[in-house]
Amino acid sequence: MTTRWLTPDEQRAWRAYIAASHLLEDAIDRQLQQEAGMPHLYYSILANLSEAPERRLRMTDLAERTKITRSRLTYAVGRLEKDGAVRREGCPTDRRGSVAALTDEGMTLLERTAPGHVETVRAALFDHLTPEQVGQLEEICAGVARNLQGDEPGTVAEDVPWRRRSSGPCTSSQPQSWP
Amino acid sequence: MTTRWLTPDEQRAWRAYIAASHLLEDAIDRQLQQEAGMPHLYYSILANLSEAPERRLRMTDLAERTKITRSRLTYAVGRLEKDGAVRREGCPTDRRGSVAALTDEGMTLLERTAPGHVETVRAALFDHLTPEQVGQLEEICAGVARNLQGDEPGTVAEDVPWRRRSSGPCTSSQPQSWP
DNA sequence: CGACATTGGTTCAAACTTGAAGCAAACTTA
DNA sequence: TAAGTTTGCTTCAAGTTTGAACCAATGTCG
Repeated sequence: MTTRWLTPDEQRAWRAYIAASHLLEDAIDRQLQQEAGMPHLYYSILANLSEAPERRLRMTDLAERTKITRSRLTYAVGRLEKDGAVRREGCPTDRRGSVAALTDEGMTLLERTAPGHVETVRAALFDHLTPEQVGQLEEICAGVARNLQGDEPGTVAEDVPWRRRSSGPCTSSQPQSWP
Repeated sequence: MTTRWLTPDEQRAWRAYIAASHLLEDAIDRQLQQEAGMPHLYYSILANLSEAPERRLRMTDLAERTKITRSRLTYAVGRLEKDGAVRREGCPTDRRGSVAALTDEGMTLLERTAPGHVETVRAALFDHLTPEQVGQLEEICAGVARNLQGDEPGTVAEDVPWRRRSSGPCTSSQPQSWP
């Protein structure tokens, strides 16, 4: 079977993508490392937790949302726990499971760090994109993600104890979801 | 100064991008690791070398093309050298410098590996993109890269010894540049 | 109930990445 | 041309990631 090589257009797009993604991740990691002492992934973990009901998430759940392996997450949460930003709790309904909970300290760290992070994301990406391009990017990426992450149906959120409706006090003018 | 948070559109695009880039890199790394025993970055290094005149590139040059740090490159080339895919040579015109040269063995590895890699890139990305989207992606990424990597003017290729015009025998129906 | 496969997480060693030093060969300039 | 700076690359330690076990708690059947 003869290989279908990339067309020149695809080739250019692919190269540009590789370059951009490397540069982007680097820029963001650097900024976050300096101002928050943690890489992008760790920030994402905090951000994801902050949005979850009760600011708690099962490990596997968290791994799925951040698109990383469970083992990578175990390490990351271990580090964040050492930093006091996250606390591990046993899951009451499944004794195998464990739940990562964002501490107040972690929430504070997130709040303190978010502005600088958004600023970087803007400067690196969105400030140079037209609204149409934002839409195009979202469309493209959503398609890729859908295609790649097996097409499991979305897990329905059950009303387990640590996942009650309540949502906590939504302080001041912060965004409801963190970049 | 009040932070300009991301708009809902931007937020969605950003999340989608993060997810897609994680999934994409994972898929490609996994495939390459299995079939070539090396991660994507290492493949890219070989690909870049294969396109260079004489299949040789100064370390810094190579680092710039692949968008990685010199220290990361040093390690990577060290590994590739151990594998026999690359050989390090001293630079005749600058005794500080060293030149990475793709060996025949490395070239063979690349040729053997490329088809599976392209196939993965296609399956993961391009097969789900319209031609317009390919163009959009390229445009967006090129913009980001341009914006991020300082705006140094392109280095002019000098005619140093190991960079003579010649281009070598271009075997068969292989692409001139590797995905 | 009692095998057996599955799921949720962690652990471990090996590989990789980071960023700060370090070293030596250019380059600059007084 | 000696002193001081920059450039090219490597080294080193600390941190992170990977993937293959591994362990314990569920689930599933017969």
